[in-house]
Amino acid sequence: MELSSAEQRLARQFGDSLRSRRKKLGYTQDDLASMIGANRRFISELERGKGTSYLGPALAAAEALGVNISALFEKRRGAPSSSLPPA
Amino acid sequence: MELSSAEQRLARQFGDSLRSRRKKLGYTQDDLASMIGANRRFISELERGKGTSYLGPALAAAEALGVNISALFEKRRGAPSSSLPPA
DNA sequence: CGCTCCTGTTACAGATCGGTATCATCTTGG
DNA sequence: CCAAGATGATACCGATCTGTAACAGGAGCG
Repeated sequence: MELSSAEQRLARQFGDSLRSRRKKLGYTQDDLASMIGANRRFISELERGKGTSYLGPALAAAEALGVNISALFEKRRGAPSSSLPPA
Repeated sequence: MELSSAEQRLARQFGDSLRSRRKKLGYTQDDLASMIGANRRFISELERGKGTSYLGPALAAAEALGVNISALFEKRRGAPSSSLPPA
């Protein structure tokens, strides 16, 4: 997969946030990994901004750290950021 | 990949939200796909809750619909939801 | 009824993922 | 200084992903 720069940026953002939140809570990568039934390698790559990590486990990791995923799409408002509507 | 039920739940949640948001904005799957340089098939599977979709493009799709990804981890507070700290 | 748009699904193909195990590096503390 | 813990990186491997192209069905409309 060739990820676009936007995708890489978002993945890095996600990873950075995940890491700082994990550290704030005092967990190691191994801790978080076993909390969601994943391997430490997965967490390591996720935190380092790998954009091709699988979505489900990534969201599970975030949720395990107390992030409310369902709140993601709640009536927050913001202008579409990437392209303009193709139509 | 064998996804846990939590991972599947989160992926479905993500997909459902993405879809309703897309429709609200009046885009087709093709529209969204081309906005982020992905294939329509990817969007279709993502919306249907495929948890093994790639993280980067998934986040890009959300962002393209106006979701503020970086806000995900902002000082929101909530108790860790899955397991207890392994230690 | 006939047409068009939107969406789900499949086959093919090469490219890549994650689990496991292992080693190197860096930091921290006694 | 040295030991222990945490993290990054790698090889191996089968399983799986995505892009592409194609077809099928449902919805809406004149």
